Amino acid sequence: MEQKRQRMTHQRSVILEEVQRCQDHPTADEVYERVRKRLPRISMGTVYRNLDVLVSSGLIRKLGPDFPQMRFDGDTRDHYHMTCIGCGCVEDMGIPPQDDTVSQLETALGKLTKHGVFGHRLEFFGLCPDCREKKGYLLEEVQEIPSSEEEQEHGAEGE
Amino acid sequence: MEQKRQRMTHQRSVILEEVQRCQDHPTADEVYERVRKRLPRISMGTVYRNLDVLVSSGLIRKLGPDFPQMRFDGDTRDHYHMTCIGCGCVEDMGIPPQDDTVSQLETALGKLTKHGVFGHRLEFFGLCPDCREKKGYLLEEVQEIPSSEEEQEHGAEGE
DNA sequence: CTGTTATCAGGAATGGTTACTAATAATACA
DNA sequence: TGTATTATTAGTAACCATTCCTGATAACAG
Repeated sequence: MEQKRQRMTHQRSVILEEVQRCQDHPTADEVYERVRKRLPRISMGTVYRNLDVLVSSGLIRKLGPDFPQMRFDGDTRDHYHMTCIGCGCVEDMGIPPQDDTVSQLETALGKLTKHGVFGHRLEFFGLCPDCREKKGYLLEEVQEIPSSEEEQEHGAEGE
Repeated sequence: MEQKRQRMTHQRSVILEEVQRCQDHPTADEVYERVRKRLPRISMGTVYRNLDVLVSSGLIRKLGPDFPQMRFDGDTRDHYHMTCIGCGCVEDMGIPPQDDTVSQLETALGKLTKHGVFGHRLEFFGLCPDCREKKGYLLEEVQEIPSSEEEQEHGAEGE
């Protein structure tokens, strides 16, 4: 099994640049839109393929899908994210990672169970400044977070 | 506001029973398979709809998709999960939640940033006993997973 | 019982992501 | 430099989890 040598194509480098450039955490779709301004003929498949390649070479990161779409991050340094349950955007939290607390927990888990634990993911949920302002938002409903939009006929009127 | 009165249909209660019964964390698909043994004519749409209903009434929980499919949990008590990067299964970690550490962090984030933070999700990644045994597994491949915090040392070639 | 209507089965539609293919272009090296 | 090799591309079709739509069914209130 020899690994195939990667080529740095124009498309690939443009995709990388665009992901690294943006402050937000774009979906593949958004990357496509940005890249398309520079390479109008690029195809969605190319974007997906290259995002994967870039992720596995460690040049960008992949953020798990809390809202249905996958998101990517050009900043590969460890940092916390918060997903806004209002609009689904993902923002960086401006405080350095205090991995020690969770890492201790991780280690504890590794010892206490028969599983091999060697990684974790910690994400926060809340409201971005925008959503927070726009509406007081029903803080009641918030508890449901786990990863889906409860925008149903649940209860949007006055209580 | 008034919510529409829910009916406890046969299908719904069977679905609930099956989710509560199983120790693992079934995907909608798996729930469908189980339920189908008792209700051969049930449809996938019904399963999805009812899982959603049960989630929003708090009778079961929804686990975010780390592997592409959504998973559900009949045990609504707080507890940790580990997703196996080998086979994608999700298992409970047998240690009680020590939320205080992370909650402190959550509070800190709420104060330090202009975001409203009121929830978090902490998941672990590793290998289930099965996968651990079957193969030493190529620990290299670990980096392919969503985005863990540890294990990110190695750089270039993926595959 | 009976009427209202939430829920159902079945199937079609959606939307994000992957897979396939012939054509193209990035590298190795002659 | 030119040429061969082959990773990568654009375009498009397929995929698959999930959601939506419809007329029919059945839960529950009265």
